[in-house]
Amino acid sequence: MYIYPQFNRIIMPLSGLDTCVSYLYELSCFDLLSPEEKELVDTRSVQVIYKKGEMICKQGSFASHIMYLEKGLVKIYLEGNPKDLILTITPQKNLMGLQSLYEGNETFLYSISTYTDSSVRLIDIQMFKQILKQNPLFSYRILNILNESTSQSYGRFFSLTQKQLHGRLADILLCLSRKIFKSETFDLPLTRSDLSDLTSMSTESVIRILKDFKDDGIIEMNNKSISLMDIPRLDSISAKG
Amino acid sequence: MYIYPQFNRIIMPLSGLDTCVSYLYELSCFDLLSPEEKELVDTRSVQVIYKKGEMICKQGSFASHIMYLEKGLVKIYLEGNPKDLILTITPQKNLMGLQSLYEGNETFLYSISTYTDSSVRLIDIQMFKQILKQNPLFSYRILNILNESTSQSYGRFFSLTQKQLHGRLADILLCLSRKIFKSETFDLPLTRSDLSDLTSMSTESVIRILKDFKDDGIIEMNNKSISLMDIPRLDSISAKG
DNA sequence: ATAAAAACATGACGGGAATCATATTAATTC
DNA sequence: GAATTAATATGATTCCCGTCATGTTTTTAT
Repeated sequence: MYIYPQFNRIIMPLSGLDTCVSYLYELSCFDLLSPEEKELVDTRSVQVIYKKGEMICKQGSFASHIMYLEKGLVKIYLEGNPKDLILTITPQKNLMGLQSLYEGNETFLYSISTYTDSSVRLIDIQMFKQILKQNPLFSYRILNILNESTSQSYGRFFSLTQKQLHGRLADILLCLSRKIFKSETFDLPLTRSDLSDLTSMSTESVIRILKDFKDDGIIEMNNKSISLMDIPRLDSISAKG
Repeated sequence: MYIYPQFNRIIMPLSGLDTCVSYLYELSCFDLLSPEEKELVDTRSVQVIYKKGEMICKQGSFASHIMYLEKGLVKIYLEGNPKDLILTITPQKNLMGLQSLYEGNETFLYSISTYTDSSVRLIDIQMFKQILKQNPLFSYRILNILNESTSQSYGRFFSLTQKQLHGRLADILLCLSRKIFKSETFDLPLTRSDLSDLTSMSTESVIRILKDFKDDGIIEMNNKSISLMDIPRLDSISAKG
């Protein structure tokens, strides 16, 4: 007999989710390919170098390839008027454009632009689909990667819709520190305006709140350099919203 | 030589995305199973009936099964304090819980509750994973379903973060009409408070804006019954935000 | 059928955050 | 290195929208 599992333990809000803009794990997938399939990917892909600020793919255009970010830092975003909505920031060693793997509508769901000089491998999407259809373990891994990405989106979705400005900015600072730069001190390759896109607030609000944090001794800030001085406090601000 | 495709056509904001809470297609997947696999799904699944308002799965609890909504209408949502964030509304003939197919973290990313009496088939997740790993076409189909769901999420994400109240409510009304009830007149199984969860606004605002729409002749409203009288106008309100 | 509880409705008020205006500083460009 | 542009910063103002208070209607329960 089947028992529906309903555990009476306390579930914290958003358990299993975080509010970060980026991924925790760098799930690899190419190691699951056969030698022939690897060869295929090599011959049906090409490396392209993008300079800082360039667009890698344009929302709504035909998705003829999957992208693998070999090096660099990019933003994946929905274009809006007047403001874009940044879905994720992606550091190197990540696949991009997987959400365009959709029969019947092969367009990019989002645009991607570089924050820094980047190197991208463009992989033919038809060939990629072919491998998916013949290699179930590879396909399963891609499904895992997609689900991790979705999990991140949900967390961010929650942050942007349910929290107010201080909470949202705290989320981004914590994420940049933990996931992107892996240090409590880092040099921002982003402008205040980029941060405002990331947090769905005005540039002026970003500046004001960063000043609040600085005045309260939560962060230190010299131009582009940021140090998180009181991470527990930031976590608390993030949790309270 | 590889030419990076950069078409100089005008891309409308959010091309390829819509802002709906639900799915356009009812992608089937079980037809891709072999007779033995179908048999396996039958023996390793169970049908459960839920009454209106009951919870089908709880965010953060162990995901021991994938769910297939045979009949009914449910909401899939992130639990928050004080307000939940509804990710999608799902009508019958849809798989739910696919986002929990993630090695190493088998918990539900979200909670699911019913709006109406519903019938759900609970499918053992280990068996489901096994089939994914051995049947690449099935696996590819699931990947398609996940990507359609993600595409929906993005549109909704955009709506809730970039639009203001009137635009958000227009989005929901259009979606209910087009995707859920497939009619310009329908009886809402949702309360104003449900609508406020769906649009991330206060219940009072929902009531006020519905009244605005009624006063402007955009909708007609008698208690639970709603008729969309001027859909072009609603589309325009949705587009302007 | 009557009581109790939800759901619906409306107005007043206040606050969070965007917008606008205007400096000031830093980064590019020629 | 001067000039131009972009980025950062700050204050004043406006307004969208949530909260609170209160009342009415509908639904549910006994």
